[in-house]
Amino acid sequence: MRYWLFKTEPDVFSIEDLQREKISFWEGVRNYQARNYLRDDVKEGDKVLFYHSNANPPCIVGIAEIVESGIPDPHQFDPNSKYFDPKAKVSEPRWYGVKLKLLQKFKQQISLSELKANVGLAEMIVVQKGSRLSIQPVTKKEFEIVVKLGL
DNA sequence: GCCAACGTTGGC
DNA sequence: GCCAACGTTGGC
Repeated sequence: MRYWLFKTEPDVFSIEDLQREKISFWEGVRNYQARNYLRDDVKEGDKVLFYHSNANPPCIVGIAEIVESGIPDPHQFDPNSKYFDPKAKVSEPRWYGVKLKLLQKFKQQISLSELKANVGLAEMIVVQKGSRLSIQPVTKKEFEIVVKLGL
């Protein structure tokens, strides 16, 4: 089982949306590195730190679990979608997503500045300068530190 | 709203 | 294959 951090803008899709929908499809990833993780490495049962970017403050707000993995993102084939990709073929999908469910919303949301201040999280990708990757691997140790802070 | 840090595109 | 131009992300 692996651990991840997923970034989302709460204005677009928040942890409250996930809570309401029960099971949500993580759509619209259009970055190849993140795509590769979603297509090849994110698996059912993996745990996810749910991160609100472009929030004030940016923070980790809870944990989720993958319930289905490696699903071609249907929006790439929909000309009316903002995620439409004219070069994507049904026989050869370019973009992938996963389905996930909420495990727990944190009692304490953990801001980016708190993550940066934690010695045990110095290697975490999200605290690195200029890290824009929206799907990030997280180590077991990092995951456990964050969960301990959040619950 | 600014802007640094990337990622992508396309001319050559 | 190089690289300038452009677009996007996302913290501040």
